[in-house]
Amino acid sequence: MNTFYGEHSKVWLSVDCIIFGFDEGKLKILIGKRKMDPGRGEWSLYGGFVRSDESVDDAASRTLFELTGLRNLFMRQVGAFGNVDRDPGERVVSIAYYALINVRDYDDILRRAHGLVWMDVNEIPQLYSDHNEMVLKARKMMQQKLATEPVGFRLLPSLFTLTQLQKLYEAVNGVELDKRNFRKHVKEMDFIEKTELIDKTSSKRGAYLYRFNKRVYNEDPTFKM
Amino acid sequence: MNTFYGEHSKVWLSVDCIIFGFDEGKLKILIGKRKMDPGRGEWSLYGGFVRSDESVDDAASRTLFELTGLRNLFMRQVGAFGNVDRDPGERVVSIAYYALINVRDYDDILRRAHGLVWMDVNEIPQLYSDHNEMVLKARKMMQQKLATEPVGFRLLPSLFTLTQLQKLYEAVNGVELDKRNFRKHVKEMDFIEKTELIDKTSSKRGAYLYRFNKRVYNEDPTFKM
DNA sequence: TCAAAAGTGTTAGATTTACACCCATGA
DNA sequence: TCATGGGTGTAAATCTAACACTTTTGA
Repeated sequence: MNTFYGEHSKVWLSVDCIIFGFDEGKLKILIGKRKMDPGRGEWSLYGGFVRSDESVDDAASRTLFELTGLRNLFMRQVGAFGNVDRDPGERVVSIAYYALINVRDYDDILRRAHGLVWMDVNEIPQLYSDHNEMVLKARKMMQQKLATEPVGFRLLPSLFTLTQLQKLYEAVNGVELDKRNFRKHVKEMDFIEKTELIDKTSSKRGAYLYRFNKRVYNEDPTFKM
Repeated sequence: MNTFYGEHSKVWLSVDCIIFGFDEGKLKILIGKRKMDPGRGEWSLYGGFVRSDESVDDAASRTLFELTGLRNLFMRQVGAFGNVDRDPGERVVSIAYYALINVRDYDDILRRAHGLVWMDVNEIPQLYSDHNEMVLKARKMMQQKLATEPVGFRLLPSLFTLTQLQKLYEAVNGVELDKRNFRKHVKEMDFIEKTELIDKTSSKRGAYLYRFNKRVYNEDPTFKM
């Protein structure tokens, strides 16, 4: 409260992205091998620097867009990581963000162009600098978010089966759920709408496809999973 | 992933502190009128700049120590606030932290020396820049924390009555609780220990004083309020 | 003696959990 | 015809919420 700018030092600010996807019944994130020093060759999150003319949130949105070609992703700040020597080269403070994407929306060519792979969150190798810490915190926050808001749909196609939805909850929380209890629960949520469409890709009989109705949710945003 | 430092711009980094205290049955935070430009005279949180030789967390600890004379306060990061024009003077990104203190531990002389006052969280005036937003987020996070971890003791003297503890939960969550149900709940928690001491400051009959037993909690850290 | 806060149990209702079988279909 | 995943209901146990009176003591 009695300071002024001049006598203090400035730092570089970066953003790092934990991008969650759900595929093959598993929760995954995008990581790649660093292509520059410091840390060349180490597994790492995708990130970028904050520019002088953009907010930190905007820098994260831009970085996500560069990477995925997608805008308006569901994205939340994980927090600031600011150890003095977290970057071996310079003083860089990083703000981590997590985002949820439907892996089918994500162009696989673009993924490969960036040299990224989808890695099961339970099998994340050692990552560059403090990135493992970021992933851990992002997972906890995402889990918490999923338990209190219907954000799971961001990880699924717009039409999904109840089995897919259940597997998603199981993967995120690392638990097995009872099918009947889960479906009972879903029936209580008016914003999860059954369609007349049937998906036959995963069973002979076929399963009804459901969709998330945002309008219904906004009218009565009570949620309890 | 394909950037390097040089071409990017640096920013000033500050920390801002939301310091929660519990007094007169109310949840309060410390705020003061800014003593420098920009924003001179506006109500504001207490903050400081991050130095080049300290982590962001350390900067927050140091700032809290400067202000309160206390170390090892319970402190959590609220998040980074990084709008381009959030500081009217320069590009300053701020990392907000909240801390919990027992108002009796805090030297009132020191408080006045810093020109700060305890303000009821429900009566916070308009604050400088994005500080209201920080307070709001800190409150939510603190509420969530209190619901899942026994951190309320940080806001109370080491010996406290059950009525004090109940009032604390009521103030933080903005609800009234049933006395019998609350006490039933507390009895389940072995780490809240009854002493033989009696506090007579708030009733003629006197009320038993309790204490938080950290060791017992660490042995069985289950908690549900 | 009385005002004011401390302390104490029970019951109905709601929520959560556990659990097993039939259905539809394509191969 | 049979293997596979889809779909459905009930009952016991647990948890939550509502509720009122007695005790102690200093003024």
